Amino acid sequence: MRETIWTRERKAAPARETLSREQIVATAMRLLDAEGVAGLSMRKLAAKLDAGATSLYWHVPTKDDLIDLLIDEVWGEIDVPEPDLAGWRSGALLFGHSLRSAVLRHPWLPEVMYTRPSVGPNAMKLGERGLVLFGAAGFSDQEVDLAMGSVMSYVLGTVSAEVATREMVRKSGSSEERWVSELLEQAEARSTDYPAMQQSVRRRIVTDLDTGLTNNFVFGLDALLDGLQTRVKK
Amino acid sequence: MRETIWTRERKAAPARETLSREQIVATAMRLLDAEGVAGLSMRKLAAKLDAGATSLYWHVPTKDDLIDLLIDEVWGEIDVPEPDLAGWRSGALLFGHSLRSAVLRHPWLPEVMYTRPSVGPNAMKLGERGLVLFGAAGFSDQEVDLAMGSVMSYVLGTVSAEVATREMVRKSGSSEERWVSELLEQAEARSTDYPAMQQSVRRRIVTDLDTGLTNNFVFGLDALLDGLQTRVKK
DNA sequence: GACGAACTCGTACGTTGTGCGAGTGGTTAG
DNA sequence: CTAACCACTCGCACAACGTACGAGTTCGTC
Repeated sequence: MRETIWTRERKAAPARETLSREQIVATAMRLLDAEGVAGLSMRKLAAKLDAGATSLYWHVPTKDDLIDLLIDEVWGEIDVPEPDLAGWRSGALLFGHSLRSAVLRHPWLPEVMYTRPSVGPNAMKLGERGLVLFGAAGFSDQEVDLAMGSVMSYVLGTVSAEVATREMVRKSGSSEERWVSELLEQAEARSTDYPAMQQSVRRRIVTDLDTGLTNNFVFGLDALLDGLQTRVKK
Repeated sequence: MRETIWTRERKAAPARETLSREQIVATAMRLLDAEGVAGLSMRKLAAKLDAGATSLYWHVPTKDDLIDLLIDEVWGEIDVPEPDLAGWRSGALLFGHSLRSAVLRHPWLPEVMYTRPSVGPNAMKLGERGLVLFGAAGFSDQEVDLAMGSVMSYVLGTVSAEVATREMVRKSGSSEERWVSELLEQAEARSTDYPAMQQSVRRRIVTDLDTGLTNNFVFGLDALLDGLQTRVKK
């Protein structure tokens, strides 16, 4: 009888049970998301994989390189719509929101992304699709770059600040409302000389943190897109 | 919420020739500007002050607190014009440029600023003056916060990315043109599948790095301010 | 059974932030 | 003049880190 897939025993793939770069990256991602940059060490990561610390170095050259892989992984999670499926304006909005929520899912990103260039495959794909989207909007050749860069910078800048405050809340251990009210209290005590600041802090508390931050994000993104709209060539 | 370094009061008078917090901050600033975050260690800093490493800890509780002081020092360097001296639009432009150049002077800032809240005295002053400036523009009460936040986020986001590429050039050791052309070469090799990226990279080289980055910054800031302009209540 | 490739990992080195406690010089009270 | 006290300095030590090194183990292939 002829041998079938089922009778043939597996041989090619697994030599023995072994670490893999994918596995390392995935585990590191979980660790990083949960504990932040300070919580990721090669020893801890190895322990989570039931491996010796230095075993990782066979699969990944250095810790920095590992972080590069993780960053590119995040870029891979971001949607950039095709230009024909939506107008550029709503496409850009969608892109912005997708970028924001990816960073919120991986709040360690701002801490590391500004120290290295992003040239991984997912970063390239993201850039390509973004340029296509903005290109279809009718920007002039040079302005495609500028427009897309502005949007990315705005989004990353805003969400970086957003993540910073969210992490403060998380690390404080206390509840969100409690933290906000303590912030207010401290700011009021400190800022008697700064009436505008004081009002601002007070104003910020009428809604909960999450919708406040979202409004913040949307307001500026809308304004920026309005400004960009006037720059498309007719 | 954790107590920050500004809420704790300082002890009293010095007696003999002694280290001082100001001196430590100033020296740390120079070290950080010159060598970046990785180049600042308590031991190196102490050595520059001809002191023992642990002596610093009498003047500054932890390294993180020291960095908080340094960040606030940077906020203190930023100009925010009075609203009556210029229209809000040119005032906001001036503010944006001042913020940008401060970060360019202290390129380590993006690496650390997103990991902590800014509540030092200079941050407060900066916020206050900013709110006054934007308030005079005629934004509604809630939108003052939003508008100023958008501008800050855009500027910080843009300049953070800018600093990242500038630092890449600096650390590469080679000349600027050489670095740019190497980047191009690498990108072309890598991005045959990504025609829009490739064009974009090619386009970016027609001017030198510095004016390219400046144009980049100005373009987005102008667009954002245009968008905000339409939101001031009449 | 021998060989080489593909991995694993214990040990070790240098560097980091910082707690601890002993020391030192200056001012002040008795 | 001595003693107490404060403001300050600093050597030592520890735990944690990234990672170089080289010896060890498990394979598939002759």
